Amino acid sequence: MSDIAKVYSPKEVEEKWYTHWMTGKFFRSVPDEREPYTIVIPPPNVTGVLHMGHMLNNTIQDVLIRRARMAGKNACWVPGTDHASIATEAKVVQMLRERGIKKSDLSREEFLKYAWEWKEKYGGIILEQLKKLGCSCDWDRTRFTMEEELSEAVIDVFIDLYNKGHIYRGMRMVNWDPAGLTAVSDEEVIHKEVNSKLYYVRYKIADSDEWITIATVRPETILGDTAVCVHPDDERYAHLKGKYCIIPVVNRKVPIIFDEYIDKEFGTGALKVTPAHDINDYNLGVKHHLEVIDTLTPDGKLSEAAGHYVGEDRFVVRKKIVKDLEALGHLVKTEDYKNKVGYSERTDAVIEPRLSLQWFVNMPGIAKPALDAVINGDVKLIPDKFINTYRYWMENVKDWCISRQLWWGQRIPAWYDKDDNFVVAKTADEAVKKFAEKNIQVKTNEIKQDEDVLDTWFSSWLWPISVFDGFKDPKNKDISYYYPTNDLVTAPEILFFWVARMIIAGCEYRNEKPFERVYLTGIVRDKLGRKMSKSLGNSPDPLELISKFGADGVRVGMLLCSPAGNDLLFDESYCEQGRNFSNKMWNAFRLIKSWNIDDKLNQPESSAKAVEWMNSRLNEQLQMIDDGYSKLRISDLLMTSYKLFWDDFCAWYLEMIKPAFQGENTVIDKTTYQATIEIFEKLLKILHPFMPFITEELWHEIRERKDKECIIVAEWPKVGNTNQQLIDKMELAKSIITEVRSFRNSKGMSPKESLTLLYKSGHQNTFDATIMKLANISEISLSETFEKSYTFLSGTHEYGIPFNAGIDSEAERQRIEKEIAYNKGFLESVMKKLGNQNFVAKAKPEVLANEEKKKADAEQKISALEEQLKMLE
RNA sequence: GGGAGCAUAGCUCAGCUGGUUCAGAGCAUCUGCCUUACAAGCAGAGGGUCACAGGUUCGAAUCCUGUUGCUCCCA
Repeated sequence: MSDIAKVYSPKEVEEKWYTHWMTGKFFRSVPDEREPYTIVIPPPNVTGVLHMGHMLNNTIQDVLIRRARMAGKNACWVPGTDHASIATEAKVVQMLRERGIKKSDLSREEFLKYAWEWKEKYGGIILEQLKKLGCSCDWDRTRFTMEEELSEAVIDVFIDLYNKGHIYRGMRMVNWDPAGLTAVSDEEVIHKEVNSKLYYVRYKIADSDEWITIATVRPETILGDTAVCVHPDDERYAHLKGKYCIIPVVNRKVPIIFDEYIDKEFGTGALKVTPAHDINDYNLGVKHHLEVIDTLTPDGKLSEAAGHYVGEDRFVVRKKIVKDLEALGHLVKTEDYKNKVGYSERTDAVIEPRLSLQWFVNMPGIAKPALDAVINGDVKLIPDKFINTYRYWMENVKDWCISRQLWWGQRIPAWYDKDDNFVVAKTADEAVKKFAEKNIQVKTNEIKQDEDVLDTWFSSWLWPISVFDGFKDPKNKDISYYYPTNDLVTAPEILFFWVARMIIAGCEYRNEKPFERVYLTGIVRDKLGRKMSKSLGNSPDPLELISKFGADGVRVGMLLCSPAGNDLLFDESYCEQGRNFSNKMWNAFRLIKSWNIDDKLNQPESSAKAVEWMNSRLNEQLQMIDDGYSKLRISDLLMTSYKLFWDDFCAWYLEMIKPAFQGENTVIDKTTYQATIEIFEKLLKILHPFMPFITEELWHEIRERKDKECIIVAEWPKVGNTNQQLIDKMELAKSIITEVRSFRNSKGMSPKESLTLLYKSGHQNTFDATIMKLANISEISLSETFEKSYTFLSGTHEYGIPFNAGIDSEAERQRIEKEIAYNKGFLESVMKKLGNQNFVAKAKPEVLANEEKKKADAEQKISALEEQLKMLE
């Protein structure tokens, strides 16, 4: 035994087996006659590095894929990354800056060359990290949303939706990211509550000595005001009908308008109207034909149109203008105020509502089938509490702004002539033809393509179809075989960003859902419940965790604390528990490996019983585990597997069959040894999806195998027969063993000191050998009375341990009396039920019978205990 | 402001259509053990008015109503 290390060290094992699986093409899937089981990875951002969310998410996917592969399915897990327009552009700009190059000095083509260079160099990091975690993706299928085929799909879909009338171009108020210099969709805006100030500013009424006071949190937009609005029923302002007021600083004369949109209670009941910089003001502007003055530049500075503070940042101007207003006598007062401000999901810049010309998808026009798919259960959301959220969003879905003022992404296939007429076409040549159809004669060099690219999610929503080339070739072998996929594992945060849109795309382009089930994981938080984030620095480095606890340990750790749909409060101690479990497995193996088979030995009856019991127990638990998979109760079934191995197999079974130690010469009979190996192998299989590395290692250590005979492709165990009676008998035996051990413990006796066990009647002797071995009992015998004994009940049966060293009879009396009192109390509650005519009349027969049994048991126990009490006298 | 969810042991959670001795698991804690597989371990033990207040019922952690606290989503 000395040649096997006492402690399991995962590092070499993990590298060895991952390489072996890769070279042996064990992750590879090609269509065949088997049933497919398919997962497409939620493509991580190409600029990303592995964080705890990925760890959780991908561990779950790998567990499902590995289990399916073993269960005989053709398991296919498609990996890849998305091109993340904004994030990648930021990275590339940074890289250029380090080389002393400005983006503005580059042409689009030059910039894209650098972008690809960056992607080739750094873009694959996260996928390499997934390998460290043990992910069994079919790497030959790795896709990237910007690669040629996938880009073509995006362009084709754009053109198709445009032709169907689902895509349009329009001037709208959009969410402008002044840091990213692009529009973003509603879903990419995060609203946060912030402490602001509410400024009360008075405007002079034109041709009068009167003032009107408005309240605003954004005084810097005053320069763009083109009206002041009050409620038509507001008596305070009724006399101002038809009047004008003067905007301070700029001294612009603007009308006072009346609209029921106004909340009389808010502020002063008078609202400054800035149509260029607020969506509600914009709507008012449209209704009342107000002038629109855009006082901001794309990067959030004051524009020429503002006339003042030109070129200064909006937040700097906010402070300055307040001072200036005060100096001019316009500032009435300032109040503290809490409001919600939108931030860019990508750059964290404060979003600026901005009027601009963008491309949109008319979502209500195409969302209906996708809503139905979830409502009627064709696509299942797990946990199902998300159905409501999904329904609400889909029923109120808004148009999707898909154009981005960036270069890294699929360029919008729209072409413009010099008069801003446009057509949508794949190439310039086709565009020319389309223009011709509109009776506009142009040459290819007279038109230019839209400068903008499409939202990254406009690529990702096609992912389950495009990874199988389902657009290019809708009837190809792969898409026909793998689509619809089975499970999607993702975070609830992107239910709308991504999941809902994928279902829409699936319904639109395949007339079929993209996946059967969506498993929504929780958000990984720290111990204090805070979301893990870079800025808080509260996220452990996943790779460090892996090197500390082993990939298997970390996987177990992640899953131990991850109930479906609930957030998980991560703590390293869970990984420690996972590592400890690996070590437990390792040592169980060491024990088995230390035995020598002796062909001449007969199997002891006790070992035969132990094997039968363990197999029963295994089958019983395996059934629960299979059930757990069907319901995606991952955390639960991990715990079931964990206890099956640690408690049943190690703590009980191995102790039951363990031969007496004889150094190098410890021997065991062949029958028991082989049975044990088989059980061990089954347990390894059950644990493989969670702990792929150590199980593969032990699988090969425990028995000689050929290169291809790996546990990763071993057959998932089938549920066999369970001998329930035997399990029940073992439970009784266990309780006796525990009682004896506890007795020894309380008396401070050494486990080495053997004892005699007496019983009166009804004792089950099936596991006597086990009781003798594990409780160190030298003799189990029938006895009429228990004199000078410690007594206890197992079930309703009485046992005694002769104990000559002097029983503390007073303590014993108290213990037994306490037990009698408990049982009497219990009996009383049962009798109360049985005495209740309502209960007897209304309760179900089996419930009634049960109460009768409880009564009989309690009575029997009480009489046994009372007899024991007498023995003490 | 609108909607959803959660509240069970020190921590993280399980408890399906009310009814077994139903109040559970893992971790942590405490006590005793270096018992030749494993101290990353073994044996044993303690620990909860199931958030609070009502109600329905023969019977409620479980169903209903309200209160409080927390979380998330949407505007």
